[in-house]
Amino acid sequence: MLHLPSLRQDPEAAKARLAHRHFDQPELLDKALELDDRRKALQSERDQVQAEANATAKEIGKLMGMAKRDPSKAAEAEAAKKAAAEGKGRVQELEKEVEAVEQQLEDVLLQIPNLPHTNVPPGKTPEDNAVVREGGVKPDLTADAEAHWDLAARYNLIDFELGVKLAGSGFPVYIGQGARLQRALIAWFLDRAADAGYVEHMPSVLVNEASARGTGQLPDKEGQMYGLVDENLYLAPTAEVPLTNIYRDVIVPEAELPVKMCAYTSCFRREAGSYGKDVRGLNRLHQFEKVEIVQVVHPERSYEALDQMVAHVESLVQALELPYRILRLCGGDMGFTSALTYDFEVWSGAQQRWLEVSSVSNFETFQANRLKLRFADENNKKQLAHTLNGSALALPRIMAALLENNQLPDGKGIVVPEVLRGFVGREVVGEI
RNA sequence: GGAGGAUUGGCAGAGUGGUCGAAUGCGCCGGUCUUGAAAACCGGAGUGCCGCAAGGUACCGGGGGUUCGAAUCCCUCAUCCUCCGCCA
Repeated sequence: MLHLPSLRQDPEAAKARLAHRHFDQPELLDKALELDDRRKALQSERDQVQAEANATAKEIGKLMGMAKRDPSKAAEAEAAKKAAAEGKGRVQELEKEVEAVEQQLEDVLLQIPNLPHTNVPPGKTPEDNAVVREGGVKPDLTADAEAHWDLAARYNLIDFELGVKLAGSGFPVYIGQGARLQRALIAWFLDRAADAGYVEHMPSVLVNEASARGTGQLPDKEGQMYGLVDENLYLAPTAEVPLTNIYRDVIVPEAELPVKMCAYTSCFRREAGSYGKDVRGLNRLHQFEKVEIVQVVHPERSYEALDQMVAHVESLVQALELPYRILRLCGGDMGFTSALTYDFEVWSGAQQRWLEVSSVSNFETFQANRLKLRFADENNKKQLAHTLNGSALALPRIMAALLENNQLPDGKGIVVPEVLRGFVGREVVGEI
């Protein structure tokens, strides 16, 4: 949610920025400012009427006190009560009006996305994303190289049909060395994050409504989350939700910044939609594993932090020896809450396509405003902090790329990247 | 799941219808004293919103209600504690 006081300084500039993400309702900004003006006026009036009522009540209190000693004052007190009772409805009326306007204002603000950073490339579609960097070497596979779903079946690493039996499509079951490889990736990602100073957390995967609201999953994206029918709880679509919400309604001492956290969790996404080759195998799932990194930082250092996070993720794909590229998302492809996002994609050798494995974003104050996440500066003034997060990394597509790129011909198995061998306990999986 | 008790400022803890945004203690910040520190003493200090300011207003777990007036009474939800039941 945009911070209105900042917006007020230069609404036209804000509109110009929003045009970069092809936001088609710039008039909502004006509407928000108008509603805010109305809110202020109503509140002033409400406060004033309330002040009068409070003063009257105090007077009555005094009279009642006097009446205890001097019964002749009792009648006066009763008269004052009656008079006060008559004027009573006014405060409530105004109060209702204030609440109504506040609600309207929030409804409008919820529809306005974050302002894109000046570095965001123009453009509407994924084709317009800017390739920042490429690295690694695409594997030279033989013509009969298999896609990861065939490899998974051949070596009995992942059973997709079994997942259908247990839960539904998009809930694969990892088995034997496949499960071990998952666990290896999780452990290795967590260790790297810890090395980089992110404090490991194991949060709940179920979150309440306030948390889902805090990071922006509610009210709009309700359909993307699984919810529990009777409990008013949601399955977190990413560890970003529980991690970031740790700082909901918190004033952090400036000295504690930056806050760096990481967590491994299962992630749950409904993403009801298409079927076909784009979502085959591990390409798109309802439940997947992910290690997430989150930072809460001083506003002046958030882009530094973003670069740092990108460098961290890059070091991971490099160490796994996966061909990768880093994209700076264009205005049209960026998430609603982000100011600047970098996506990481790895090359999936047999599918011959790039797969998104990480998204690293700076939200500036957009999340913090909703969360009421602030820090106290040197003058003890409260300011909104900046929040960032990124996947480091999401497992399924990393697994897909590893299986495909590292496959040996003639059914000889999959080569385990060197950094994972200690966790997996072998150099090749799938061999008999 | 059943029965009972609780939720007040950073922490502890008073307050059960009126001058209570809230005693007191600890902790914290500033000062006096001291070579320095401790002790002692003096002073300061919550958050949001409205306002140029003075000031106003709201907040005693959340929401709703009663009342001229609610931390205090009522309803409801959440959380915690004790006991019982169940359970990894």
